Amino acid sequence: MNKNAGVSLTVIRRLPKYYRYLNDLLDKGTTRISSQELSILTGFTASQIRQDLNNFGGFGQQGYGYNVEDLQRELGKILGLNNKYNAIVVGAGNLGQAIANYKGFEDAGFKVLSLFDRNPRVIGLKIRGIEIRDMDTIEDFIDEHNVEIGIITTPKESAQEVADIYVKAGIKGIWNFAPTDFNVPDNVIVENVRLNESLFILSYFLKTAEEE
Amino acid sequence: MNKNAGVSLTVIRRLPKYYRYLNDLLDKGTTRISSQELSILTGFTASQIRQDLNNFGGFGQQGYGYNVEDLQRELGKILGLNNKYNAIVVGAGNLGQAIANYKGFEDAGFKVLSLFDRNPRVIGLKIRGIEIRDMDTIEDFIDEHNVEIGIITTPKESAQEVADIYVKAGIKGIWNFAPTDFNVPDNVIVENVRLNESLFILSYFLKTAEEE
DNA sequence: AAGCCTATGTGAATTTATTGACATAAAATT
DNA sequence: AATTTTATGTCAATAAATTCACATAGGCTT
Repeated sequence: MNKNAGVSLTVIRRLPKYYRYLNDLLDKGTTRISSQELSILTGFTASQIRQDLNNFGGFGQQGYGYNVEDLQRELGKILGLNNKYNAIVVGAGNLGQAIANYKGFEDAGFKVLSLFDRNPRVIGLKIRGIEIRDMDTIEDFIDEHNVEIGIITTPKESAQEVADIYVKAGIKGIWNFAPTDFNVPDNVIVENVRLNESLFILSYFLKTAEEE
Repeated sequence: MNKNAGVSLTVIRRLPKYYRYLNDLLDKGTTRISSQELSILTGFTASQIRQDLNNFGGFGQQGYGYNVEDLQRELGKILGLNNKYNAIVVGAGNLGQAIANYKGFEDAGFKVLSLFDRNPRVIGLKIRGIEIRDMDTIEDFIDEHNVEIGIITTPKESAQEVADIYVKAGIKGIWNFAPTDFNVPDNVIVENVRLNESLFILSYFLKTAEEE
């Protein structure tokens, strides 16, 4: 049973921002925070923050607010950041190499074990200790190392093929940077990073600002 | 005057996906498409698609649907993809170098002219013809090369400082990869890419799937 | 050329999300 | 210890987004 079922995606997508600011507050040594103060930091309304948090339980106390440490820990649990997962990257180009090196993985409990590519010129290279391996060996690697997360940083043409390999090997979640959609069974989770779409939005607002 | 004013952000954020699929259709040589067919491709409802497009004008024809070429061109115009902008990157680490090389810039009309960093070990290096320069020279560079877009791929600690430099130099739009928020005047557009938040969402759904 | 069929554009209905308002629990003050 | 202040949790109201439903424009067929 999933106790968080029924919480809307709209709410879920705000949680990381709360978590980020709570970490900042922890670093500063702040011990308590009100929805009002969180509102100023995050830009969400105080009412919205109280409603959002209340989806997961009453973490606050009337007349006091929220304990920063408790709330940060609870949000971490809700986001599953205490769980540890092994990950691999397919597509060892610039982006793949940068992502493999990305510091943020630690915070989310992911560990990148290896990169994979078809290009013989990069196979065998090591990126800060992470080896680039031949795609031919990926299935065995996933089995042997209990890999649960697959990252895709290939061109869009290869994304479906890579996703198929991941699914067949029993991967549970895919972090996709390829600018395309692909089909996977319902039980496989896909989170997309749409760099091109983000750029288009920036372009839209630049154009709109010029017209004003 | 902005003729698109009043169109909600929710709608705007769907436009790039329409544009992506229209490009795919163009490549395949498809000449016409109905909201029904676009619905199957994009996952948005047909009604939603018609409503969204109608915010910008009646691009379709009753009994026929939408002309793929026309609609793609119109969406490109709406997104401002015909406008050309010069861009620079501050933060020449792995991510900065990968982003500087990112192919998607061409489609959005952006051109990366240079990277900037404070680390003497990377200053002077060239990434596929794009030079990494010293931060001390950034202001002059922006002036001389008519740079309008600033990209931030620094650690979060430097983001506000870089944003301040950008604003002072008259940059119009910032594409930010640093996992933090910073203050800029209202007339400067900021589009964030939240890699860490995207990972957290993936983590959340993995956890939730396990609980089911 | 007439009639049929398709699929848009749009207004209304519904659902979802956000904001407002306040009773009350608990801390802080006197 | 009593009183005041604070700020949550929650219910109600409003606003926004999505879906439904259909009249009708204009292709397409015969």
